[in-house]
Amino acid sequence: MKFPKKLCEDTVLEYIRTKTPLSGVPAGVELPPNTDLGDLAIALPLRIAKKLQKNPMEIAQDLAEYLLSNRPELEAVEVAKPGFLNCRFSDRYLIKEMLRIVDADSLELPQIGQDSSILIEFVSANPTGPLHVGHGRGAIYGDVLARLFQAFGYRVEKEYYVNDGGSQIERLGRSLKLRLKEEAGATVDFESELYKGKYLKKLARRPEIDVSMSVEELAKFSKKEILSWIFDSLKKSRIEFDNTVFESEVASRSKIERIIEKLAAVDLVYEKEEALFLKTSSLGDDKDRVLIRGNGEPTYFINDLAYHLNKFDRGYDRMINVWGHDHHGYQQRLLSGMEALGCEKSRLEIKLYQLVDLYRAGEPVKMSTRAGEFVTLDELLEEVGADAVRFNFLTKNHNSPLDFDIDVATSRTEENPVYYVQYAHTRLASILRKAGSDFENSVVGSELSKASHDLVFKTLCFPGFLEDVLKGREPHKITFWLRELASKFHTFYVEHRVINYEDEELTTLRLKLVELLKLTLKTGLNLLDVRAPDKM
RNA sequence: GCGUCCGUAGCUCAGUCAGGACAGAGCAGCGGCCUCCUAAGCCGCAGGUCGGAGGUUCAAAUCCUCCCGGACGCGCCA
Repeated sequence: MKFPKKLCEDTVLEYIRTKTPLSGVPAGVELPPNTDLGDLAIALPLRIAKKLQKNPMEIAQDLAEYLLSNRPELEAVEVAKPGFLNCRFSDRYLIKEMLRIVDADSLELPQIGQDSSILIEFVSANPTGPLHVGHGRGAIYGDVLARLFQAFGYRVEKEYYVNDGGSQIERLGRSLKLRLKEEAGATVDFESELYKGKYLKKLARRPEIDVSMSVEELAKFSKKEILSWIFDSLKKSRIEFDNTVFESEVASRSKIERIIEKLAAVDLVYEKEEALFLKTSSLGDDKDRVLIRGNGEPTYFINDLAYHLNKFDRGYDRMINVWGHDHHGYQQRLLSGMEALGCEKSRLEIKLYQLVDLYRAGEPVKMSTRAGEFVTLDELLEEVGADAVRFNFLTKNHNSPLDFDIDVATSRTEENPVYYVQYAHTRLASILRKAGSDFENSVVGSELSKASHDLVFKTLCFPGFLEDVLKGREPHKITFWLRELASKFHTFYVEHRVINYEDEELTTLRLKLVELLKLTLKTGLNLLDVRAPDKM
């Protein structure tokens, strides 16, 4: 099935191809500023008038006639100054599509990803402390992105990369040891590099460990415990992973050596001041980067190269990394490194999300894992609930910093936009419950009111809209779209009574619309993994 | 200093990638609406030099240049 906008675009492109000498011109089909003008607007004549040396109004007139005779789904195409076209679809077409979708009980998203596999790596927070709200934002973004790809037929794997190498784990062990000493009555002094969070105090009281254990043993213990906290928090956010990959396994000594050999073979490494460098500056990075430190220890960077080489070797068509914006300076380094290893770097895509600035009663809360002063994702989930957290983290573009005032989020839960959309779904369910199976008239030749026409048209555009959302990796647009549809429905609900035993044909038609709207809201909420309740 | 992102209504933000018809929501404010499918809702009013200045264009919030403000990054940390 083709969506309304796609139908129009195809015909406009056909017109360009057959009736003009131009090529490579986008169709310019868009939504009009308001629905009184029509269902779709076309600005093409204004864009090509100069190239064709013609009056835009003349082109518009010609294109309008072409559209009307080649697109039977269109009922009217009007020309407007200074050269716009406004298209209106016929009620017959909209009703036919509506009935088809309602009968199938599915929006039938095109399975454009059927032959592609995709790996989405996200969260990947270090196992040195519980997840905070900032992690939550990346988690929801990655998860919904994965769900979107799945809905379009892609084979998707969700992956968590555990940075359990390097000095941070050793510091974690030392931090826990200090807390144990403290428990035993000693006065302790924390270096600035150590983790001072209260979660380690909690851990220090666990019976399995005691102060005599080595830093290494304590590190292993706390890493395992904290990781299970993290996966618990994610589960409460309705997020589960297909793969968990450990840095300690994927970046073993032998694998590191193999990477160095590979890079040396293409003459991209050199030694300087006892350290081994990669010539990333010749591949687009600002400067060369250290692979092996002067003390012989591998850097995080070379371990990451090993991990990503492992990813590439697994043969996915596309790999997406979701990172916090504080890593943006690291992007080029990784991409240059992968290029040095001969990987096709266009298969790897890095999406950054801006961090969350937390406020409490208008006052900024400084978050730092080491200082241990932060609000955990668990606390937020506890106070606000998974539906509201998931929905709200997607009400802003991932490129924009998110200001999150805890007091606002917790004290005004009724005003949360997620309830607005859920309530629309509830009202729809309530109407269907009430109507039962009393109305079974034929509606094929019916006419739609303006409000119904607009509602059907908008929902028919949803699959195409989702495809755009997927291509742009911008799942936050779904929450805006759902809010818009809910708003249009709430208005419709107040102005039109659906169930009316005096006019069964009209009632049947409106019930079909109700079914269509309910299915659409449910599909959208499912993509976000937010509940679509029948009762509230 | 260099780099990335952000700057749109009192507040939080869509819209910027693919330039088009009077710049849109939500919240907060003010005023209305429940004998009727859930008022967690609806309707109306008010609120804007789209950070600033130039430029390109028939047309700029959108593209280009410069400037101002904010966040983040620029380790042999991860």
